[in-house]
Amino acid sequence: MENWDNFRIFLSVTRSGSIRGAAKMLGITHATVSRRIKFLEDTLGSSLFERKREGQCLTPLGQRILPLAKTIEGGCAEVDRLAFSADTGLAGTVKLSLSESLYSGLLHAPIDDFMQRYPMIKLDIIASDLMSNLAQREADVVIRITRNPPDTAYGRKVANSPLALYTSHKYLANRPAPDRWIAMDYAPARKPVIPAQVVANANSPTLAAQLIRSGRGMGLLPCYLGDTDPELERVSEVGLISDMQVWVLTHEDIKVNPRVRVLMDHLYQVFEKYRPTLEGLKMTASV
Amino acid sequence: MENWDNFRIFLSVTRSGSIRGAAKMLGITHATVSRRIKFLEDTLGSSLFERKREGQCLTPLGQRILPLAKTIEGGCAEVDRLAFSADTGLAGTVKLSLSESLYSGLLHAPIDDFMQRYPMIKLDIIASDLMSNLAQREADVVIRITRNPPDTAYGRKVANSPLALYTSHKYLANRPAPDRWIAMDYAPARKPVIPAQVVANANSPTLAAQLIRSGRGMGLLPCYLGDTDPELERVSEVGLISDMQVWVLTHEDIKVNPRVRVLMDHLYQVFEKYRPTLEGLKMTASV
DNA sequence: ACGTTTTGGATGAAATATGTACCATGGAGA
DNA sequence: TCTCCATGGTACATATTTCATCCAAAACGT
Repeated sequence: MENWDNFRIFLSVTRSGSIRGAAKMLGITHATVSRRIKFLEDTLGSSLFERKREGQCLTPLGQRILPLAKTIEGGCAEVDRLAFSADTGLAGTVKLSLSESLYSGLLHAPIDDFMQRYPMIKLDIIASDLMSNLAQREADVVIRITRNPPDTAYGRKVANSPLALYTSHKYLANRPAPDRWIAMDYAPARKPVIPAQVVANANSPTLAAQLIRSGRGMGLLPCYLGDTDPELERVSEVGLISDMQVWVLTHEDIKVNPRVRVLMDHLYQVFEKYRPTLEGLKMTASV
Repeated sequence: MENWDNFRIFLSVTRSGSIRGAAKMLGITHATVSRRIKFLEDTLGSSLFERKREGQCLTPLGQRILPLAKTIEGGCAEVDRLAFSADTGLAGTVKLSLSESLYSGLLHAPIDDFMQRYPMIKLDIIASDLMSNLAQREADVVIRITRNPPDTAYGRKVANSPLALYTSHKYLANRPAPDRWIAMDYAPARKPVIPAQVVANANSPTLAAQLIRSGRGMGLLPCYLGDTDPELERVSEVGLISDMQVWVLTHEDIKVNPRVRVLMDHLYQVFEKYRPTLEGLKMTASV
């Protein structure tokens, strides 16, 4: 084999479905991607993609190669993790992934605190609702709000994250009948839990919170968002609705890295302290 | 991971034990190998080798990475084989590996014949006593003379290759007592089978044949070598000694390739015809 | 102890890979 | 039908990598 690195490009093309898309993912130009794929095809002696209207389509050979390329990728990723775990210094970088809403709603201050406590650790904060891929080391530590606790990763459940019904003071001052309902469809679609007319659908909790804040209606929000927002008010007509769990996770391979260790320990302590807030037991924000 | 191709260089260094050795294996300069290894070490954040007197020595991290690099290599090799098997054209290249002695002693003519019959197939002939690595596609088809028939590869045993006792006309004309013995130590060490004094040790059958040919003594040779050499004469004092088997082999993945097919079929026929010679049943050479 | 050989590192020159244009094509939407 | 946008291919200028060397250090054989 001529150049193993071309499998990286190959995988990007299969995932993005286009040369240009792969180039964007990889941070290089489409000309390079095109040449590299052509080079790979030349050394293999057969083409791997067919240029179709709906994008780059794998040939039969390409399909047979795909799982092998993923194996190769997996090997490279594991090397990455091993090297990271072998890096025993406290100085360096850790990548933390968490949802934007959790960061702005609750964890902004504790994370600031961590950065002050460990100034030699550079914290890369990745605000992403999509779960970052721990295996590929897109993130070293993730705070995941989920219903399905993962069994492959290493870490623990740090809290429940129930929903409650919220609205704004403005809305309550002039409450219409029937109620206006702000739905969240990013989670499994939720219907109003009280008689109400759906007026909006938000695909993220922060967006839903903003809609509710502006007085457009009421809706279910995670308690950590609703309770920490001074403009929102919990509506007592419905109680807490058990929904998600909060997990702090890392990859088995890198759990021994000291930076991962201190970050996770810090997060465990943080969630110990904030668990009442997350679980909706403490109505006042403790920012 | 920055550049997956560096694992290829990494593996070469582990195998050759030195930067320069790896460079020679890879056909590039040692400066490049040095820079690539340094680059890999930089991206991983830890060193992989230690410069020791006995060469490049793997660090603990390097040792942990080694099996992963081999996994990656295995994936690349399998891609290679898949692509080769998907290459359904009769025109192209096939790599055939066989021992130098078998080629010059017996198979020179039949292989010429094959090249004439299939002029569109380019035959890469690799004369090597070391078994070429089928998995890595160092060879597509190998003729292996062995005692341990492999079970992973695809192919069949085409003949036995017994030993017999040979000497030269010259030697017989003035036969000393006790006899002079030319030993072959490339195989499991062989002692004289008749009372004789060991005068030489050859580490290859062709070398042993040359020594015997020059009248320095007598010794055991594969029949395909002894019987086809007009200057040698079989000594009837001992009969045939069962020794090796001849196998024609390819990799499971590429057995469907048409060029591999026709080459193997051709070789099967060739050995069908030459089996008496190989097995020492036909005293006159049939070159 | 000496020269010889092999090792790995450093540095201008050459070769290769990449980026930046530009182009033609083909849908999607007006 | 038209434009508009995105796609992939190609040519040339630019960056980067690799090569050919020279160098110092260490190991080996004499």
